[in-house]
Amino acid sequence: MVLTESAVKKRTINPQEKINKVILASRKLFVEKGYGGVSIPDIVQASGVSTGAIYSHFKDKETLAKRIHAHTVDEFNDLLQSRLTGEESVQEVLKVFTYLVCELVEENPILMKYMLFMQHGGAVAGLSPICETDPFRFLQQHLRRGIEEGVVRRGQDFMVAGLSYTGVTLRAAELRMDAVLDQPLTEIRDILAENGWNAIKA
Amino acid sequence: MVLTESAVKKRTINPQEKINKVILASRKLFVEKGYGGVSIPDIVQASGVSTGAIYSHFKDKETLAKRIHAHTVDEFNDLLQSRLTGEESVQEVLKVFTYLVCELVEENPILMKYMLFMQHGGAVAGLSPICETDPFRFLQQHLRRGIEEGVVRRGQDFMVAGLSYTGVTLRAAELRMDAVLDQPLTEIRDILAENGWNAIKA
DNA sequence: GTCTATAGCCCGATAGAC
DNA sequence: GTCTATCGGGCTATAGAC
Repeated sequence: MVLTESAVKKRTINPQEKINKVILASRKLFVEKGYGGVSIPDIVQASGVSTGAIYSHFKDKETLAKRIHAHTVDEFNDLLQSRLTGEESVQEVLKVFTYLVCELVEENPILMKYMLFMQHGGAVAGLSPICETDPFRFLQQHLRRGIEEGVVRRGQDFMVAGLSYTGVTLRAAELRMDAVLDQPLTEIRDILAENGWNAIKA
Repeated sequence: MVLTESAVKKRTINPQEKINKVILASRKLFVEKGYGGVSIPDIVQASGVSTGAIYSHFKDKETLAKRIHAHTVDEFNDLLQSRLTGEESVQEVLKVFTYLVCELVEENPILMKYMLFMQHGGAVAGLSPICETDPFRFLQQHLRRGIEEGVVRRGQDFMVAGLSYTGVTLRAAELRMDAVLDQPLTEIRDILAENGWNAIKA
């Protein structure tokens, strides 16, 4: 294949673009086939980036997996924070979370599948559990506030309250992505938010 | 190594015992390292059964995975059914489910991890999602009855009611098995059952 | 930085003795 | 049925030209 000079230049001056391509292509493959089921040649083919280029940016396959993990958690957290002003009630914050998850399931299922399923493949050691990352810690702090304010039922740890609320939304996401639910989650997001809130409200 | 005649005999006349050893050892490894991260030599070492014997009972690695899947779903379903008389109210059936999950998380975490996490590795195609297996269909039928009887809130599909209840319990199980919760689930099973029921009750 | 080519290793599955 | 030994293949990671 013959490349124009500018095309060559473009590829040369923008390594970040390649890194992103590799991360996105690998994430898709990891979600579809599992970490151990994806080879470097698979990633080369799916991303259009050569073996050599991949190894020049990522020490090894495991390092690549860790970068994907960090990238994905950041992406989810940025989306969540961008929808919040900081003025919401506890119930409103939780509803924003549910709405976000419902929309992502339909619009960016790879991202959501990664968030829900990848950690548990057990293939890569040392990944922090999703539920210990910023977005989930953030929700937990709001639940703690809710218990203090008395709007969330007392007698339960704020961790338990958090998992009870998010369990409803996240289980719906799981079932939708396993194609067990044929209704888009965007159509039942209010029911999910209501059920979750009923689970924990005072 | 020298084997006594009886030891040789024992191994020869009981192939089923070897099959079970392979299934249990493989399930543990699959849960810990992911399907693609486990090699046949790994299974040979963990089970004490030789390569040849494994291939004489299982066509290939994928067939082994499917047998593990069926074995595990049956095991869970048997445990659930053995705790039910058929006379329970909808709420009582759900509570039995929650109690069973909470106990299994503490007593047989490999079984529970498999139920919750393995399907989503994506490594083996053609496994029926756990939520479409007998024990979960069984719960759904009870929820349908609950809606008809008016004890479960109307305006929601029975699938949504089912996922809302089980979401609370199963998310607790996930977090406990990821070592995010340090309290045994057996100590909070009543809170989980209560939260789940509050999520869906009329 | 990026490419191709390949070294070196380990895997899944089989063959053949017992 | 069960064993050990091994084949062919595909893997991760590197080497060396550009």
